Amino acid sequence: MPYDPSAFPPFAVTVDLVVLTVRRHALCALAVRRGEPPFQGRWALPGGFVRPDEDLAQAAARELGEETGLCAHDPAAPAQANGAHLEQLATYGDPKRDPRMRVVSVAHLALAPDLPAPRAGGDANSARWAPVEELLQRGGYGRDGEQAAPLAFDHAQIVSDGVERARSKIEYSSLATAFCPTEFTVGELRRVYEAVWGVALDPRNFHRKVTGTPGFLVPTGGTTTRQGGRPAQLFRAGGATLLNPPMLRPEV
Amino acid sequence: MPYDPSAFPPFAVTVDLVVLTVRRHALCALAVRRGEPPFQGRWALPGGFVRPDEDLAQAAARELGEETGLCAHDPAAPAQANGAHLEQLATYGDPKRDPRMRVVSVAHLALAPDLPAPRAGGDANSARWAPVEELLQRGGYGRDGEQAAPLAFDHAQIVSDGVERARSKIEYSSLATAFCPTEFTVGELRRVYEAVWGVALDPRNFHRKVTGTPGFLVPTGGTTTRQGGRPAQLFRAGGATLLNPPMLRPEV
DNA sequence: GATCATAGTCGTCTGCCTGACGATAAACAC
DNA sequence: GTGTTTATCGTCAGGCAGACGACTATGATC
Repeated sequence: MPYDPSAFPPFAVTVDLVVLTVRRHALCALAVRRGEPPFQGRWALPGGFVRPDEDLAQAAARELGEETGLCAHDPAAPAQANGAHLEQLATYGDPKRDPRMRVVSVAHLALAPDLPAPRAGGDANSARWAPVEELLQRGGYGRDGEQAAPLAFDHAQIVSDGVERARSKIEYSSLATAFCPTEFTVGELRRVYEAVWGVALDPRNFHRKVTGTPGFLVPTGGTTTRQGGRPAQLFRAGGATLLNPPMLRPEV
Repeated sequence: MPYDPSAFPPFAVTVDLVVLTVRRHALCALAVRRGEPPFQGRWALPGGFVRPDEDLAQAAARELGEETGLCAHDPAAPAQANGAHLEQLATYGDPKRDPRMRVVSVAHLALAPDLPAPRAGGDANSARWAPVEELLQRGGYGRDGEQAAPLAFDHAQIVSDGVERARSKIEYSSLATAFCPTEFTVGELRRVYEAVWGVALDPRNFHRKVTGTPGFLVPTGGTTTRQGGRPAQLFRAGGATLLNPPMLRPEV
């Protein structure tokens, strides 16, 4: 195995982002419209080249900020001031995934609360939150009746992997709180789980479970009545990152 | 975000391998001695450049074959004929991780049964199975009394991530069987778990658990007495890849 | 050959967690 | 007030895991 750095094959390295949020009870991903070939006019994941002096995580955080205005918070820092969770997802390097040249893309997964409206260069028509169902389904129709063409490149696969990662990770970590604003109710957290997993959960058992898991939730003392009905306690995310025992999603 | 493929920054892309096995009740990783600067003479992970027409998984499988003679089996194929489990681990791209140039390394994790003896270009002194404890510990001593210098590059971090992935993945998947030969006993499987997790498990509860989990183990009908004591039933890995319920490792 | 050591396998018991679901509480709409 | 909605507390039965006793089948040792 000769290791000759002067004769390395030429690669381009990019980061692509699967930015997930929960809107109107549905798990949505950020999609941007491609302005140039290949796949011109098609929806794709936000992303771009890694700069020569940039770490992969830095590049992903920069792209996230450019596309959404969110700032990724360090996983070590529990504070979550309008910051999204950001983690590396996987790397995609099929030689033919980009018809122009050899591009290796390091995909990242971001989980964000609902608040931000998409913006990409100020052009509202070139970025949108698309329900992941719609992005992954065999040619469904978009919200505007617009035919949903498949995502560009191998981005459908990347979205699929990102969604599966998110679905599995909220089982054994407290990451579901990344979809919630700083303060939230148990009901709002439950609706996050329901949207991400696509199932209905028993509100009573869910309440018992999350309030009984040490370090998951910290009551702030306040209450709210955002959803109608009896006012609910407000909570913040606790310090725990790993849930023990985990929140297993119902089978079948 | 302009996307100009003709002006991409120059990157080299490599694959590095964390090849894990269980030898003498210890979790070991394959290490090779570097023959050239930087880090000449230091231990490192096996790996090499991704070739221009190669997928990342192909490159990893090729390197695995070159270093160990193992052939990675497709995850879809349940047969495991002297093949190791191979999966992508994570990608490391710190601008300064290689002093010579910008190298992005897509690390892969391989889990193999004990059988193979290390070989790297026929030089027995340039490859070895090192207990991961030794590779990660604060400068311990190797088996020969040789001072264990830290691994080259960021390979200690990669090994650490790979070990953690393996530890966590045998909890909820049947991957522990990848450390075993085609036919194995419940006791051998238990010793795998004990070595990977570094804990002692109750033989009776372990037996009940693994034989009771549907799809995990398939009895072959044979028995063996490899370990002394009463002969044990032989099993093969069952078709299930995800264990339900999982084998949670004891806390603390 | 009797005894011992070693490993494997089957049971039992208890506590904890979960899913199913009844009941109560506190808001809003009419 | 009545009905609706959401939140929260309680109860109960079943399942699973940890602790551990008991028995089995081999090789080693006396």
